[in-house]
Amino acid sequence: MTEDHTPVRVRFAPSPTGSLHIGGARTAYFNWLFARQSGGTFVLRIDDTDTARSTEASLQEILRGFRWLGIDWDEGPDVGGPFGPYRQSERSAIYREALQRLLNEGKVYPCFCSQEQLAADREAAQRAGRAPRYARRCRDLTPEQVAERMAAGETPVYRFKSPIEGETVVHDRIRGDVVFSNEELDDFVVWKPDGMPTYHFASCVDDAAMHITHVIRAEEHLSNTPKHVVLFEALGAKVPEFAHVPMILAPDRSKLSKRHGATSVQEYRDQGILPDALINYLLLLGFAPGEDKEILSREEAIQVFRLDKVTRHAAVYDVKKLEWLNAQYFRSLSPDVVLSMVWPTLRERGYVEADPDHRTLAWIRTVLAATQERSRNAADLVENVSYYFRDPVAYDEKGVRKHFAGEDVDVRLERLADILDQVEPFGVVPLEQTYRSLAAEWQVKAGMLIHPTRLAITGVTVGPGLFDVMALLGRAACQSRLRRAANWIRTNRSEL
RNA sequence: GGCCCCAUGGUCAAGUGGUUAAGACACCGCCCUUUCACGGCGGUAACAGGGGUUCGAAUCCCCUUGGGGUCACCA
Repeated sequence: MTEDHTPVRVRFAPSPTGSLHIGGARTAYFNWLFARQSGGTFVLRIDDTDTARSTEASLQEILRGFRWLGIDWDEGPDVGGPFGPYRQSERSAIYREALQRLLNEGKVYPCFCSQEQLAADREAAQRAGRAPRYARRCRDLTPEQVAERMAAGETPVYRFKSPIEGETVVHDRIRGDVVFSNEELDDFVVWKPDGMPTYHFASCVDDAAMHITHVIRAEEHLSNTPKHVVLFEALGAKVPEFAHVPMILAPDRSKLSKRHGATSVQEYRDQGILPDALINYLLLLGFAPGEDKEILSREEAIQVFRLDKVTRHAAVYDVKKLEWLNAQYFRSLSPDVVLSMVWPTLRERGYVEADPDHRTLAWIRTVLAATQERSRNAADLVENVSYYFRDPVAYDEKGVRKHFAGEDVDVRLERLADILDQVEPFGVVPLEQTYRSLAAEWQVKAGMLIHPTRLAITGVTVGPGLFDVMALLGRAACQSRLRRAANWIRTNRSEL
C-alpha cells in the first residue's frame, strides 16, 4: 500500500530490441519484490514504439528469461489484464487521443523544422556556448501558419510546450528530492512523423492509464524524469513516486557490454548458472539484506527488501562472486535434478545409453553424487566425471612430473594391477586395506601408491577418495588403466 | 560543454556525529585430508583530496578531483 492506501502498481517496460540484460533483470526483480511484499500488482508492458528495432523473437526471449528467473507478472502481453493491451504498438488510439487532448489544450504544438534546420541550430547554439536545445521556432506558430503548412503536405512532429521558468522536482525513493531548473527542459518531441509517440509520451500516458503508483527503473532515466513529471501534470494525472536504481558496471567501471563477457540472462543460463543463484546475486548488487545473510530465496528477499535501502552508487559486476553463489546452490541440488541437468551432455558424448537399466542408472547417480560437491556447475561436473565413462585421454602434466617420474613407478603400477585380482570383494574397504598393507610391505608411504594410481586411472590428480573411484570403476577398468599407464611411462621415460 | 547522480578495502557492501571502521567474494597462510573441493582458523587490504561546522567527523556543509548518466523524430 502507498501512503494514501491506493494499492501498489509497478511495471517493468522492456523494449524488445535484444535479449534480457542482467541490468534489466535486476530492475525487474526490484519491481517484482516491491509489488509482492506490498500485495501489489506487477505489470509487464512492452515498449515497442521503435518499430524498426523491435522484434517478436526478442520479446519471446525476454519473457522466457523472466520465467526462467522465476519472476512472474500479473498483467502483461500474454496474460492480459484490465488495462490492456500491454504492447505499446497496439495502443496507438490511446496515445492519439491523449495527443489530441493536449493539442486542444495548447500544451503541445506541431513543429515543422527539418532535421537539417535542427542540426544547424544545435551547432550554432554550441558555438555560442549555449546548451544545444531546440530553438523553439515553431512554438508560437499561428493557427493559420499551421494550417497552411499542413495543407502544403508537411507532416510535423509534435512537441511539448515546456515551462520556461521555475523548477521541477522529482521525488525519488532512493535519492530523495532532485531539483531541476525548468530552463533545462527542452520542448521535447512527443510524437514522431511516422505516427508513433516517443518513449517519453507513450510511457507517461501508459503509466497514467495503468495507474502505476511507483516507477522503479534504471538511473539513466533520472535526467529524463522532469520531462515525465511535467507530462503527467499536463495529462492531469497523479505523478507517481520514482525510484532510480543504480547501474551495473563492468570491472573497468564502463558500461557493461559484450566485450566484458556475458550480459544477458540467457548467456548465464547457457553457462550453467542456476536461476536461483543469478537472482540471488542480482539482489546483492545494490542491496544488503542485513544480518550478514547473503544467500536468500525469492521468498526471503520479499520479506527483507526495502526500496529505500537500495544503494545510490553503481555496482561493478563480479563474476567470481556469482560463481561462488552458483556453487552454493549447485551443491544443494538433489541427485535427480543433477542427473536431468547433465543427462543430455552425457548422451551427446556417448557416455550413456538411451535407456539404461536400473543398476546402471543407480551407478550413474552415485558417480555424480561423488563429484557434485567438488563441482561448481553442470558443465564442470560433466568434465569431472568423464573418466568414469572412458579411459583417460591424457595424463595431467604436473601430475606426471610428480607421480610418474619415480624409479619404479611403472613396476609398482603393474604389480598393483596384478594384486587387484585378489581383492575380494572389490570395494572401498578391502581396496584401502590392500593398499595400506602393500605400502607397509614395500616400505613406502601410502601416497606413493595412491597418487600414481589416481593419475593412472583418472588422468588427473584431483577428485573423490581414490578407493571410492576404484570401487565405482570396477576391477577390470582399474587393472587395464594401471597397465596402460605403466606402458605409457616406459615409452615416455626419456622425457620424464 | 550545460544539467543531474554518485564516491568506505581489488569487488559487493554495513555504517547514519563518539566503533579496535562489520560481513561476503577474491587473494595469502595454517588446519583437516591419499589429492582436489568442502569446512574450520587466521592474515593482507578502505573512509578520493582540501577546507570548514563541532569538544569530537566515514557520517553535516563547501570546493576540488574522479566515475557515471542525460541533453534524439532510441527506449
